[in-house]
Amino acid sequence: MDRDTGRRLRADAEHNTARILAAAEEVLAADPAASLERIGEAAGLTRATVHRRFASRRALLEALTEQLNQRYLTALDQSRADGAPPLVVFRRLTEIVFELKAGHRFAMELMSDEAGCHGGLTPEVADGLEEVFALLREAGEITATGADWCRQVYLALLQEADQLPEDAADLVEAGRSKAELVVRAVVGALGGQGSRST
Amino acid sequence: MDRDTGRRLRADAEHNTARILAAAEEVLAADPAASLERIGEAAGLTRATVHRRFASRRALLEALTEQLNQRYLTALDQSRADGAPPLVVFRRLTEIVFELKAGHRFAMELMSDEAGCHGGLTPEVADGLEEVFALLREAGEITATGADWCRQVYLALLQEADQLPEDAADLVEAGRSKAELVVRAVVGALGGQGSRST
DNA sequence: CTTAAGTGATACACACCTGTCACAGTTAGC
DNA sequence: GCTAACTGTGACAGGTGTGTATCACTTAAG
Repeated sequence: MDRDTGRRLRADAEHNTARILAAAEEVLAADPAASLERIGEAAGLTRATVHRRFASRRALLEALTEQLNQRYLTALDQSRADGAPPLVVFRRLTEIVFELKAGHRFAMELMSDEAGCHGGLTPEVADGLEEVFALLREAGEITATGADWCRQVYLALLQEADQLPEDAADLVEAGRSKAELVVRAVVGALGGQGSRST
Repeated sequence: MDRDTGRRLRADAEHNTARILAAAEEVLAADPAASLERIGEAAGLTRATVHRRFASRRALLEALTEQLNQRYLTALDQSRADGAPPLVVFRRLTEIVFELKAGHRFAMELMSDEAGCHGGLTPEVADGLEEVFALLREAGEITATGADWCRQVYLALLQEADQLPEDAADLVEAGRSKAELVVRAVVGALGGQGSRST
């Protein structure tokens, strides 16, 4: 994750790398083409320092996606900890993802041309998501079979809900959280596959 | 739409502006930060010519969004021509949008900070979309009330379906078109608002 | 306290994109 | 065919982001 992988970092330095990653997360979410200058500024540091921690812009993005993938992995583990019903697992997962406010896609799409076209997600994360969808499928909550379609729909609706203002009609009306809104929308989107015949 | 608004253009020149817009549509869909050089190259023209037709990059993007909004408007008119059932109207609209393969969002999001935060869409287009959703709502097909949420979900799923490979499981399995997939997914996503209680 | 590590400030080279211009060659339109 | 319009080529200036390096200063860690 850091430029000098061999030696150990001083405490403040390691703290700053975290600040840079956090700042990059926030700034790049608003503007994916933001300069390292602006990222450093948001982190309260200089551009030079950003370059000391991350050799190149590319390296920073890689570290960022790695961090996000790690968060997704732990979120998957936490939500599947006990043998809860699939829909509960799915709701938990969504809540956790919203809590870590990852600005979800931004960086992933930046690196999407990198790895195996899973939308920037590590294969492990993609597989973990697919397992959750498989649970929902077995429980009869959804009927869509394509792993790619399920994943993309989920990520897309996560992003849209995230950008939704807090006072949106669909939220205040029923007093629901964004996570619940996303859960219902995703289940609905992936669930009505064979019901009607229009 | 063109640099010199006062005089009429020669036939080939006008033809080239269309090529530039088409090329921009395609190239910017793949890379929103693509240079005018690459856009011109994709159009079989030089960067200088691009600048002759469009005074600045900004002007090109504005013309592009204007063109897309115009297409959306005509698509809305066509789909609502006769008094067809709401679900049929919605399906028609989606099919038309897919046919003109607009690479839907790309440019809209680029200009989204411009106008009134409707995701790059003209107020007229946003209103037209909302009318379609109102029809679906009255017919009991959907229950979501937020215009923003409905629109964003629709646009997001349009984009995801567009990027879906032709041989995706959810498509070949039932022999359905992408348009039908989107229609069902959107109706499902916006329709299950008050049914269950997790 | 002392040392090594980290940072800020500054400067530099490099590359890319934008916008404009001038000039020569080509093409549409009458 | 003639003329005006259009394009290609090449060049230029200005701006911005990247990556590197140096020096003085501050701070964590032993």
